[in-house]
This record gives sequence, structure tokens and C-alpha cells, in this order.
Amino acid sequence: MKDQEKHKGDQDKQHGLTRQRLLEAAGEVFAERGFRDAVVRDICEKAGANVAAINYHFGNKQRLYSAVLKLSYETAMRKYPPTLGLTDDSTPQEQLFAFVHALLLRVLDAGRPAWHGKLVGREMAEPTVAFEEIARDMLDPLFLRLRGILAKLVPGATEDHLNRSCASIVGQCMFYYHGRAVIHRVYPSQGYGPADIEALAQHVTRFSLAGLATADNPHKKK
Amino acid sequence: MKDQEKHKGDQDKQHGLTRQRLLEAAGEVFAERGFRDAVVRDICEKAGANVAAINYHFGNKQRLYSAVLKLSYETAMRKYPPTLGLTDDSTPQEQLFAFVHALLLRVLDAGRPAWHGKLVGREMAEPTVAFEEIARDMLDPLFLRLRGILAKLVPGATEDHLNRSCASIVGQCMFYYHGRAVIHRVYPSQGYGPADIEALAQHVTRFSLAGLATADNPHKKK
DNA sequence: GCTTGATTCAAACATGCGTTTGAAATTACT
DNA sequence: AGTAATTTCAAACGCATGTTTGAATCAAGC
Repeated sequence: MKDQEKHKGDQDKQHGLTRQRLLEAAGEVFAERGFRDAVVRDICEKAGANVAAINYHFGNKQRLYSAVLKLSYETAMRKYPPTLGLTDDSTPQEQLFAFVHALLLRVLDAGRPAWHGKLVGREMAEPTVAFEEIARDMLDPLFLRLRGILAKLVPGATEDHLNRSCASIVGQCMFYYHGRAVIHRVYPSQGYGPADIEALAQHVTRFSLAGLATADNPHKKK
Repeated sequence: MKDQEKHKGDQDKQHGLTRQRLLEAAGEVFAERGFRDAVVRDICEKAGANVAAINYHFGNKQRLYSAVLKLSYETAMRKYPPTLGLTDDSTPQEQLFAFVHALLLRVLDAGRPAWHGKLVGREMAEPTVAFEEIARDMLDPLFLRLRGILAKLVPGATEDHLNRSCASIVGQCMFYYHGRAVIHRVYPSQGYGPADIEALAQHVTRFSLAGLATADNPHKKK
């Protein structure tokens, strides 16, 4: 009786795994190649599944992609939220660092936790039908948070200065993804381990704090 | 005799145009959709040519793309060189502005002069076999020039600070291309006319000059 | 053990896309 | 005008890719 239950449990565990294996494989392939260039046969081969399994478990490639986006968002935000390491009495400067650091980690870390940053980076550059949902649920809140941090750093700044500074900060971070090919070429020693990413975050934060303090602030207009 | 020559000239002019029309159409389509997603049938339709014309005039899609890259580079650099508006006695600050302004114009201007920035932006994010040549002939010189400008602005700065600052500056500019979908969503009033582009260049330059002056400069280390 | 539902499978299907082919049309030259 | 070279054409080809199909296998329940 006891042996039979154990045997049955093992079988359940085995058969529940195809869907998971597909998600895992798809996460890697989509992050690496994007939606368009990702090939379902490659995903299935990586997952050890038959090509019809995508239709069976997800309906089609697009829905698999959506499932991967959701899973990757949850994973990334759980591991690297924009509030990474903050406390209730953190300064706006510290908040900016946390935002930048977490964003860089979500994009540049190795493996699953960084699928999301890569997927969103791809959607920014080449939107698919998923962009709308990504923007609404994932990007809008992020830009809102950054905007709030900047407003605390330069009270009274103009709308344009805040907007452009947000773009400047996110642009610096995302360039390590969007421009990875040229960075690899021009700065071959650029590493992406935890210390490297932190150093980048320090640079972007410091660079941006100084840039933020520049003109376009009506109270300081010359 | 005179009528016949004129008639013949018109005919020559007409028949030499297919290749030109293909280049023009391909420039638009590749800039809009990138190499992979650009469809030769669309290019030929836009050019008013038969699909076999690409093979006849260029050999294949890849060679058409290479021809477009060359043409677009020449056009862009002729109209918006990184030395745009500079004189012999321009300051490094002015040099930085010119670099940023020209880069933004090459990416954001309307039509043919901006194919190049868009094509290179796509190659950065998703390299094709053309990347190597683009990097060698077009990106390396650009990063070298920027690096030279920055070295004049912050003499004695560390290698890392200069490298990261180059990345920060180019990243800010390229984000208006790589992140155009999210910028359109989050900042819908962001325009891209000449005055808008100049204002962006002013912002990026000012932001970056301040950021450049921050730490990591051994002479100013605290 | 039998039946039903779930899951997987191999093959086929339908479509899109870059390229090729051979003929027709056009152009250039004598 | 005739010939050769160039250019264009419509159709076909070859391949890749997402999706579908119907059968086989597996699992669950009685």
C-alpha cells in the first residue's frame, strides 16, 4: 500500500512537468531571441517535448509568450524589486540607486531572474502585440516610481526636465542591453557579475544625480 | 537628330532607375522593419519592381541591405556629421553638443537622412552578419571621437569613468530610438521636429556634462 | 478490467518568404 | 534590320515555421 502510493506520487510528478519544462525552455529562448525569432521546435527540443505540446498546454506560441512574460515579471520583481534594499528612512538618492541597481540586475543578471528585463527591452525596441499589456502593467508603474523619486530630488523642476531625465536614466541602464553588441566590442573588459553590475549602478546613479541638478529648474534659471 | 537624342536620354534615365528605386524603397523598409522582418516582396512593390530584380541588381537580400547601409551612412554623415556646426576654436563642450545633436538627428530626423541611425540602432540591439562591418567602419570611429571629447572635458579621469560615460551619453541618445515605443506612451507630447531634437540635444549635453564632472576622477577623489 | 479523459506523438497541412528559372521584352550596338 | 546584351517578368521552387490532425499512450475513476 505504501509502496503503491509512492509510485503513484512519482508518476504524478513526472507528468505535471511538461508544461513547466516548456515555460522554462521558452523563457530562455524568448529572452535570447525574442518572440519573432524564437522557433517553437527549438523550444520543444530544449524542453524535451513534442511540438504539439505547445498547442495542447498553451494554445499557441503567443499564449506561451504571454505566460512566460507573466512568470518572468513575478520572478524578476520578487528577486529585484525597484525598492531593493531600501528602508523606510532611505533618502531619495538611495531610492534612485535602488531603482537603477534593480533595473540593471533585472536586465543583466544571468538566467531566469533576468528574462524579464531582456524581454521588456526587446518589446521596447520592437513591440509585439504583448507590448500594450507590458506597458500598462509593468512599464507605467516603473516610470511613475522613477518620476516620483526624481520629483523629490529636484523639487520644482519642469515637466520636461523630469521627463527627459527619466528617459536619460532608463536609457543609460537599457543601453547595457540594447547596445550590448557594441559595448562588448568597444569595452570588452566590461563584466556582468554582481560587483560589475553594482559598479555600473553606482556610476549611473552618480552621473544622473549630477545631471538632474542642472538647469531647466525654474528656481535656478540663469 | 536633336529630338532623337533627347528621346534616347529620357529612355536611359528611365531604365537606370530600377536599381535606384529599389535602394530607396529598401532604405525605408529596412529602417522601418529591420533586415529580418523586411520582406523583399514589400520592397519590390514599393519600388515598382519585380521580385527577381533584387537578385538581378544586387544578388540577394543581404547584399541589398549592405548597399543600403553604405548609402545611408554616406547620406547621414554628409548631412549630420559629428562635427556639425563646429569651428576650429570650438570648446569641448561645444564638441560634445555637436556630437549629441548630430547623433540624435541621424536617428530621429524624418526620412532618408535618418535611415542610418535607425539601421545602426537595430544592428546594435540585434546584430546581423553586417554588424562587424558596421562596427568597424561606423561605430568604432564614433566611440573614438566621443572618447576624445570626453578626455578633454575631464582630463585625468579613469578609464572606467570615461568608458561608462561614453555609454551613458550614447545610451541616452539611443533610448529615443530603442525606447521609442515606451517614450511615445509615457511622454506622448515628445515631438521630433528640428526644435525638439535640438532641445533633446541640449538636455543630454547638459545632463552629461554635469555627470561627467562627478567622481571617479582620481584628482578629485574624496 | 473497462471506460473516459488527459496527454503525447508523428505526420501532415497551410502559409510565408527568399531565391531561381526560362522566356519575353527592352536596350544597345553594328 | 539583325544580333547580342541587358533587364524584366510570372511562375515555380525549396525551405522554414506555426498549427492541426487523428491515433496511440497514459492516467484516473468506477
